[in-house]
Amino acid sequence: MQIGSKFTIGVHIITAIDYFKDMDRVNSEFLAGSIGVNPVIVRTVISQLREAGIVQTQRGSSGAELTKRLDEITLYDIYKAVGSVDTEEGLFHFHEQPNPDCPVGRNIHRVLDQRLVDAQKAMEEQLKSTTLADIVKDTKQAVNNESK
Amino acid sequence: MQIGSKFTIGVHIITAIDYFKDMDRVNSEFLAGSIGVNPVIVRTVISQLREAGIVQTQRGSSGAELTKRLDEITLYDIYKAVGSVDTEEGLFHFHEQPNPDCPVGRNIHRVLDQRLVDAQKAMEEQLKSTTLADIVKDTKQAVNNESK
DNA sequence: TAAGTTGTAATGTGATATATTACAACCGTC
DNA sequence: GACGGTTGTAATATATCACATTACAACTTA
Repeated sequence: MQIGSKFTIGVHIITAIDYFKDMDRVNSEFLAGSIGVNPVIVRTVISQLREAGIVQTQRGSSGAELTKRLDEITLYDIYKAVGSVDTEEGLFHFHEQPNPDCPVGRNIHRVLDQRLVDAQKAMEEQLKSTTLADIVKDTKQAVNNESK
Repeated sequence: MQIGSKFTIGVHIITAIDYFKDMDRVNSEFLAGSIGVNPVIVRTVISQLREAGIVQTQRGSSGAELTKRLDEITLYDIYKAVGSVDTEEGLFHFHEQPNPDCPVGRNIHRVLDQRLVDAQKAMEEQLKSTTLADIVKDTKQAVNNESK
C-alpha cells in the first residue's frame, strides 16, 4: 500500500508555481506537462490546495498564485490538503469485526489504537519539519549543480 | 489510503496465541473466529510470521507457537513481516513521469526523496518502541478492568 | 464576440485488499 | 494403516480505490 501520488504532485505544483512565477504562464496545462499527468488531475489538486488556503486561482483566468510564504507551507500542509490519509480512518486499517465474545477480540482495538495513532503522528510531525522554502531552495541548487 | 489490516491481524494473532496458549487449541479456525476474518487469511498471515521467524507451525498438526519472547517482538517486526509497506516502493508513491525537460521535473524526485524516507522512518521507529509484551499486558489489564 | 482557462461531474480502467473455494500434504488417533 | 482434522497454498471472485479521460458550463481577457 502507498500514499497516493497526489501528495508529491502537490509539492511539485507549488514548487513549479514559485519557480516559474516570473517566466511562464503557470496554468494547469503547463503544470501537467512538467508533472507528467493529466491536466484535470492538476486542477483537482489545485482545488484542494485552494480550499486549504495555500494557492489562489481565478476561474477563466490563467495561472495560480501562492497565498502564503514558502516558509509557511510545510510538507504536512500539502499532505493534509490533498487528503493523503483519511482523517477519520487513520493510516492503519484495523480489521473491522473482532469477536466481542473473545476477551482478546473485544479489547485489542482499544489496546492498539493509541500506539497506531502515535506512529502516524511521528510520520506527520516529520513532514512538518520541511517547508516548501527548503524544497525550492534545494531544487534551485540542484539545477545549478547540473551545469558543472 | 490505508495500510492493510493484515498488520493488525498479525498483532491480534500473536496476542491470542500467547493469551490462550494454556487454554484452547489455537488453530486457524479459532483465530479466524476471534479476529472475524476467513481462516485462509489467518493462515496466510501466519505463513508470513513464520517466514519472519516469529511463530512456528507444523503442517497437519494443530496450533501455532511463538519462537521468540514477547518482549523480543515489536510492532515493527509484524509490520515488516506482513509486508505492510513495499520495501522497494516505500510509503509514499511518487508520480512516475516528471518531465526531464523541465528543471523542476527532473530534480523534484531527488530533492523530495530523502525527506519522504525520513518521514516513513519516523513512523517505523515509533512502531519499534512497542513490544508484544506491552500489548499482551495491556490486554490482560483491560480484561481485568471489565469485571469491575 | 472569440479564444482560452478553470471547476467539476461523469465515466472508464487497472491495481489491490480481502473473501472464498479447492485441494494436496501432513499429523495424531482409533 | 485408514480416517478426521489441520496446514499451506494456488486459483478465482469481488469490491474499492487511484488515476485517466471526456465533456462542458462558468468565467476572463483581448
